[in-house]
Amino acid sequence: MPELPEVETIARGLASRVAGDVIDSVWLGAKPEPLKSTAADIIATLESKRIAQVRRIGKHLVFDLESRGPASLPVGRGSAPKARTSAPRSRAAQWIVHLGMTGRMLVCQADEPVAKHTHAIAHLASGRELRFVDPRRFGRLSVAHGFRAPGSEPLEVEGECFVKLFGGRKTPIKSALLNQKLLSGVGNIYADESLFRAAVRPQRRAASLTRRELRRLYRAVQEVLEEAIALGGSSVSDYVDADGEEGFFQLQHRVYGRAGEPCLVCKTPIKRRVIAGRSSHYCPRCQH
DNA sequence: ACTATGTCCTGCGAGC
DNA sequence: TGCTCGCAGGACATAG
Repeated sequence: MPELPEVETIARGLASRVAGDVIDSVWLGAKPEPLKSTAADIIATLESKRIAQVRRIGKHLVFDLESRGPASLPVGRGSAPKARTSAPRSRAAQWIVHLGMTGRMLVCQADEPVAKHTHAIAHLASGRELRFVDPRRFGRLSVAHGFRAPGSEPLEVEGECFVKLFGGRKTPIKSALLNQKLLSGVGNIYADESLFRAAVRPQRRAASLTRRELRRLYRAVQEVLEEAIALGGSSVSDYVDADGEEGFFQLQHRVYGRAGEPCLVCKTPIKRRVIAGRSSHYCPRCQH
């Protein structure tokens, strides 16, 4: 379901609501569990940890965890850890959540009924619960230290770096935009919207884009993502953020989901065709 | 190494 | 009303 702007919105909502709270215990649903780490690893890593912060990396939600209370500070005598003197302090544990297509992370009161397809519940010291709900089971839970997205952050990457990422690739530019190892965070909606703003057809081979076109695409991606974040993401079907609020960027979509409707610029009907197994929308007149 | 394709799931709306 | 079909915002494994 969510791409970068939706995950950013959800992360901010979660941060404002559960940062500072403590995970008392964790329940994981029956198999097949949507886990990348082992269940034991997740439970051991989460339990009794304070949620220091919630943020977004790529399309992932990241809960930065910290051990609770001063009791966990190392005591500087006795058998001090030897060796590894140059090694940095072990990085703090993190809970990593990928929402897949239909995943949600809800903040609920403990007495609220548990929704169908709830696969994990973190019981919080405040009496509330973080519930992971995901009908299609494409979402994944894991734990990590120093998590990094496989590709560059679209809103942070330098223009020249962006150009290098896509230059020379034979795959359609649409596929390249969706490749998380290149850019992390762009999904189907924002790929289509960015390509429209850059006036580039999605089926074009990435290598065929001129430097000028790549720079235009770079700007378009950043503008589209920034605007979408400002509007709380796109609510298509039933997406809502952590507070149950819908986003409004779907009202700004110029091509996504508008097959057959007139282009907002030139009135030519928007085309839909499948590229890399994903529906793609573009204006055959405005995009070259 | 890069690229194209199939597959994992459930739910929804369209059409009959 | 109820059935089938196609489609869905993602990411991987696999094969070429």
